[in-house]
Amino acid sequence: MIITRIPPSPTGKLHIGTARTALFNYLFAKKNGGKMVFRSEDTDKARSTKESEAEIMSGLQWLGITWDNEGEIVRQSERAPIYREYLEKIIANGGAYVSREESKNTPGEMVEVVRLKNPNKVLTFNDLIRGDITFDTTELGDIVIARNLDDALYHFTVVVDDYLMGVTHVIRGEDHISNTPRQILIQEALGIERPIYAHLPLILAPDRSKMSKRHGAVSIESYRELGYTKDAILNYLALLGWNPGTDQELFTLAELVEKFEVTQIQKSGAVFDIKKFNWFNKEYLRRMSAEEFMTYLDLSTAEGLPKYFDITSDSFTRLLPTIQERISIRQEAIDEIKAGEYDFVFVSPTEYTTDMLKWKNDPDASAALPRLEKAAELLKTADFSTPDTIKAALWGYAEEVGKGELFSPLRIALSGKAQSPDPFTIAYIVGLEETLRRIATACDKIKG
RNA sequence: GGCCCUAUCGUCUAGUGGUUAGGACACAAGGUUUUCAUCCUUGAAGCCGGAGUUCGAUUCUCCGUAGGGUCACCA
Repeated sequence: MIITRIPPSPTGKLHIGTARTALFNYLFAKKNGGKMVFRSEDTDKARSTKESEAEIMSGLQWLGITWDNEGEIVRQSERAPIYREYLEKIIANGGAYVSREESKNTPGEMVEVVRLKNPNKVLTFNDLIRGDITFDTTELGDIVIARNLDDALYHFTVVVDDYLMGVTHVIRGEDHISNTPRQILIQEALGIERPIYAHLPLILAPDRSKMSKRHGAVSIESYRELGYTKDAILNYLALLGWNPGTDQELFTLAELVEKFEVTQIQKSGAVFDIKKFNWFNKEYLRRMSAEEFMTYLDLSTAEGLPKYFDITSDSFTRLLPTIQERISIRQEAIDEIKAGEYDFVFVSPTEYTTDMLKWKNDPDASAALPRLEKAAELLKTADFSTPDTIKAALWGYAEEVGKGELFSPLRIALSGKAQSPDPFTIAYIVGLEETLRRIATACDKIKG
């Protein structure tokens, strides 16, 4: 049985890189009928927090990346007795020794740390993604594996836990390649079987360095807050460093499990491209039903919207499809609303100039006047149930006089802007009465 | 700096000892459209460099170069 693991260090929010590593471990395990176990690597008491652990776990669950621990998850902070047992064992068999020396953390103080007895040899391990990797462990020295018998350090706990949890495949970031020989040395000293390794390429910032806070948003939570859906996140992350070998780009989690192959994992780092990420999110947004999109947008939690922007109104509900086809992420909708893009829904436009109402050879917009009046006439008996039925009511007349001749001034009259959704959509959103009122206002404007 | 990893359009990538080196995002142009957005079409854009092997290298080897990772009593 294949067992992979996701062992985050609970020292912050769920990092995008951690999420991707978890995803790959999940995909590999599920694809092969195996399991993935979760382990909280909280041996650093100074930096680890319970809040962070909870956030990481809930973030992973939100994404749909689940683990298969029997019962509680494993916390290294609760396993000191186990590590002590193995420390005693490794010391007893000569693989490590207690060294009395000056503390590095508190200079001046003498402490007894446990150091691995380095056999100083050339060691080769196989990586599923990169092939054989060779190191000379001499340069590592006798690494410290525990501060004392009750305080084991990372390399030691990882080896012991992976062994005890039955981990068969260690799939982690490329930044762990150099840790691997140390851990193998510990395994050998303990007489533990070596797991199979696979080191994933790193997610890079646009400057090609390792993604970090200074590059902006790095937590899954921050992307979630901006309105990236879990489907888009999963999909984009999977394709950063992996490909299906086909032209398919859109995948559900289940499809990813089905198509996943380690052999298709890239060797080199992948730059995180927010533009492509946005494209994925937009694809998922446009696939939502009206109800799903309304739930997704949920502007009731958005701050700073203009007071007249009534999200409980019917007109707002009618506006939703227009927003849905335009945005990539929820935050864009909020920003656009704040910028007044959709003010026409609630505010009768009055600020526009007569000049804007004219179309081509119509110096003073006088030609627009009869057209608007005729449009108002037609609209009075139009079917307002959809933008299309409104369009149908005006179409014949528009073709007669020229579409631009009618629709351009009409759109300005309804939106007050040079750029806006089409007049049928606006008329549908604001309703017959308000539509006629706005046309009348425009006519008055032309008359002076 | 030592050690390790990596190298196809700007980005994510497919691919082959002989291909018009393919797709996607982004970008540009044109079309549809009253405008914006959408949509459709088209275009520009790439095999890091040098040797070697070979009839022939983007592909194989070596050397450079570049980028990245890592060098804790953190994980």
